[in-house]
Amino acid sequence: MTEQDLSARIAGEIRDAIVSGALIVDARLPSEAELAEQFGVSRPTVREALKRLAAQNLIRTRRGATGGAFVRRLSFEEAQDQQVTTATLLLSMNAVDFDTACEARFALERACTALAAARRTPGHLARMDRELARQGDPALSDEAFCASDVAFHRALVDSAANPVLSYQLAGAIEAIEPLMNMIIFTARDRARILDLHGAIAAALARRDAAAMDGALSTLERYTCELAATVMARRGAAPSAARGR
Amino acid sequence: MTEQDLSARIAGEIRDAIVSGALIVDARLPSEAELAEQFGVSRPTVREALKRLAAQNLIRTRRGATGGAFVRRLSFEEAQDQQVTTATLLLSMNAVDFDTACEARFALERACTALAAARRTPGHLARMDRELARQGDPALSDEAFCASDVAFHRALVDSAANPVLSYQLAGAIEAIEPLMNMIIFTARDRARILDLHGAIAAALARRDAAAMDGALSTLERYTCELAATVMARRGAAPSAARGR
DNA sequence: AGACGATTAATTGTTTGACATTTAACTACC
DNA sequence: GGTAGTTAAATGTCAAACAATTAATCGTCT
Repeated sequence: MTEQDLSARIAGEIRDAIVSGALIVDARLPSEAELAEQFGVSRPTVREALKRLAAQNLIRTRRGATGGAFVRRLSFEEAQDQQVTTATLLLSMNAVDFDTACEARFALERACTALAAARRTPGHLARMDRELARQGDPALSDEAFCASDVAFHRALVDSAANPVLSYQLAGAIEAIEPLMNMIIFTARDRARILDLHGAIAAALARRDAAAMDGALSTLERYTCELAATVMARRGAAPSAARGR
Repeated sequence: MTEQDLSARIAGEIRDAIVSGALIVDARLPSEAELAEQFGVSRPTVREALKRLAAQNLIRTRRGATGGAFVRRLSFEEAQDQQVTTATLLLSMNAVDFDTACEARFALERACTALAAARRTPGHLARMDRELARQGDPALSDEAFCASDVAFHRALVDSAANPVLSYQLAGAIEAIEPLMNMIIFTARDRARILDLHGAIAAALARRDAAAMDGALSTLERYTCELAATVMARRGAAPSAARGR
């Protein structure tokens, strides 16, 4: 671990300063020239370090007279985006078993049902109803159906009214959904899924967390069955196996 | 969004190629000189782009004759580390309400109980017992007690035997734990926590998911009470409020 | 013929120096 | 006093070179 290049070491030092609180949000870092002198390296090397930090959304840079690199407030939205791409790559690169991914996704989603039942607002129910209506439209393309599926489940999670939960679940739902849809694209029975979604929404409307859990579990089982069917039809190729 | 610098655009193009699968794991990217020519930019600019990707663990570079930049397999462990630092920053920079963070953490942990009860092995129970023994030692420092607390809960999550769940929960547990400990450090009653941990472990041993849920909920309530007490003692300062 | 050592080529790591671009503040003029 | 031009500071980009590392190649010696 000690053999990382200069830009990585410098980026690490600055990152530690941010994480430890020595550099607070909106604090301005020294200019590139000053950093270069402080660390005893050239400006391109400092720039590589700053780009590393920028890639992690830890700093932003502004040009001009009062420009420079500033510690950035990491927003929930950005963190979610990071989470989604990371989780997506993690699944696609590690040949994660479909059942494993599916199991995790629904287990996490069920973690929201109690809070969702207690706190859902008419707005959340409306969001879900809107997606239900879209999903019932036979003219909807497969891609759009998938997108609506994601939107439906995210509305469910958001109805728990806990931004930390929403952030965490974003990775679980968005990252696994494409994998799921790639696999069961052709075989899926929209009517069946729509039924279950309807049951979930109805249970949420009457604040019945147990019924939501049940419907989600049924949906999980159905999804896994579908995947198994598709997999069997494709031969013995094991799920998303790829690489190495 | 269109006004990003060259290195960001180039990094984005390469990242898309990786995410879309055009560049698979272990594939070698063109050399820096070739990339510079392809994109019509200078080598330093290409290098900045590559450092951005390296910061996200998307590529690794090797020097020497057969060197170059290679698409890297994102491991669960690295992804977890990323998750933990991101989640930690997210909470500290956004003044997340303690109750909100705590609620999310325990909700997610309860999502693991059913699977954990079904699949826990003697190895998991032993890990948890080891931590229980440490937590019972009055000579243990506060920092070590916190670390043991994290280890205990991670063992619980791992007993669900689902790597995707473990990955997701790592962020929730590790990121929130420091925040929690900073706040309730002085006030915490170790005997009470040890009791609850013991109840959780015992319930897991007899595969009683409902009892685990109950004990976790009790622990959640106790934690929130503690935080409220500490907060009240400190005056009306609202939780981890900081920044902006 | 085979093993071993030196050479070579390819590639990333780092430096220096320069120029372009952007932005805010300052200054001078009207 | 306001406005336009100037200036200074900072990041963005480029060019050319050298250092360091690594594997393959070539040559020599046994």
